[in-house]
Amino acid sequence: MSKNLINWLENVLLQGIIITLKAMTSFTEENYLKIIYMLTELNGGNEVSTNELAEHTQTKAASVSDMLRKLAEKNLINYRKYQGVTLTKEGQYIALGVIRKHRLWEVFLVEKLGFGWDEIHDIAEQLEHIDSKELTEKLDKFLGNPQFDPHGDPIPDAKGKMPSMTSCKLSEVPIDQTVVMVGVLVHSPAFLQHLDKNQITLGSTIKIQEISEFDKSYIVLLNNSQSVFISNEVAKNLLVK
Amino acid sequence: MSKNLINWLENVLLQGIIITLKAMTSFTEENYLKIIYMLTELNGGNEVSTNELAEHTQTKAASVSDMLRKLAEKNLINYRKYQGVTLTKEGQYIALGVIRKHRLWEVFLVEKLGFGWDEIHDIAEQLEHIDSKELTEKLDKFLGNPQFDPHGDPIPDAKGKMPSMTSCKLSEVPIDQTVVMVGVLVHSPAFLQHLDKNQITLGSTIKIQEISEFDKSYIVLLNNSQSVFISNEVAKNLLVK
DNA sequence: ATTAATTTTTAGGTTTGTCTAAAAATTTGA
DNA sequence: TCAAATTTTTAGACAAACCTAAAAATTAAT
Repeated sequence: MSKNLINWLENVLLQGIIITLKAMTSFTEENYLKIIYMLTELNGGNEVSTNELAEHTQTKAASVSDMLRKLAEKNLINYRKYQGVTLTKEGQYIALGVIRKHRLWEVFLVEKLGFGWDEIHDIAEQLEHIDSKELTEKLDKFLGNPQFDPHGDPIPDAKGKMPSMTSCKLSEVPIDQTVVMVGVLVHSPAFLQHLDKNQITLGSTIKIQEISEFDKSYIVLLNNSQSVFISNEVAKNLLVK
Repeated sequence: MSKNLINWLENVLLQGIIITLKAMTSFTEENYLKIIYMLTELNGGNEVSTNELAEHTQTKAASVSDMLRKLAEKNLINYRKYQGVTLTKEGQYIALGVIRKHRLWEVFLVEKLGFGWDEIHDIAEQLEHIDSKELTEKLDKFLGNPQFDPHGDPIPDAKGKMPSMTSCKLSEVPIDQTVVMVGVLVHSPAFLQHLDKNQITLGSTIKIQEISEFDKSYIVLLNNSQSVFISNEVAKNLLVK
């Protein structure tokens, strides 16, 4: 009971902080927070370095340093000079809000407007910064409260909670086992178009028939009907269950 | 025939210019162009003054002057110091593109997401700057190529052509005549909510029953069923056909 | 037709987010 | 372990879009 109370209080306070912060968080800052979140995930929770951020923000390390100082002042990141950064609770909340919007818009673009999954990233990068809580929630409802986006990535709920997803790389699955394709680890148009060409989409069943000893490439049975060749590079970037 | 050729050439060239300009036209510049377009319309094609623009951009006259110099350099406006501005052909094209997106998104927000017509302006102000031709055209198709937005304002087509709309103010309609509500001249939430409260919406039929000599207020028959009172202020801002 | 009032522009500054070049800290490796 | 290589930060500048204060042009009024 008292744990519930504390939880509630924490939520209320966080909301208050977030409402204040939101108004003070620019397009650019939102982007940094989003990228820090994603790189931290990739790193397994470890600090993200300045250079890593420079790469992903398409800027120079010096610019990143400036921004990190600023985000730290606003208490959105934990920052010790030369030691990389992680998000604070507030920073994470904002980042998850941006990711939520990005992924919801991606669902809209594919499901409602008929875009291909390889065409939506740049548009969603813009839409993710539209600032209207009501819009986000109505969009979510309109789309049927989807849990995953067109690439299989989980969509956080309005409170920032991610739906759980137990999956592993196809490259980690033993031979002869049948699995379902549930996501991708790389979002480049080239990779996605490659999958399209091989008719591999979310929901496809994949049974591993053969793994080459030479180059670790695969021959798999797709949807119980056709055999296709899959390079190790592809197998490492397919998420299955 | 040769006129067609010239027309085609003009279109191709304009397209070329626009594609180049688009990339160089910022969020803020787009806003100025949109506002100049709308104020010019209101003025019946006359020049828009610096002060007028300052009001509508929520900035100071000095800032407007700066921006006008810049837009003139880019050949987006016709600008003679102290004499106000109008849009060039290229400026108009960009402005109409922004207005097109604004109005299409408004249709989306009302028709698909269930927003009220009094809640959509601020959101559409953000969405109108999303930069993707494919998105705009797919959205247009998804919405069924609407000609008018939820306030009855005409939506320009992809080439910038406005659907024609013959309408007049309710305050100009003679007594006893029956007309159809097709638009509003003011978009403030207060006005729109006032109409909601009186169940006046796009498509309502209105028959003028009585005009008060004292204050020029109206009693009208709404949808052939109920009599409602309408102030002159409201009548002056309702468009009917 | 001048002066007064108003509008518009210019001049000089600020903030945000970027840059290059150079200095400082950390990491690597002989 | 300590010098070299790498990473990160600081210093100083710049462009965009805004500001205030003051100067210039236009418009209005006696």
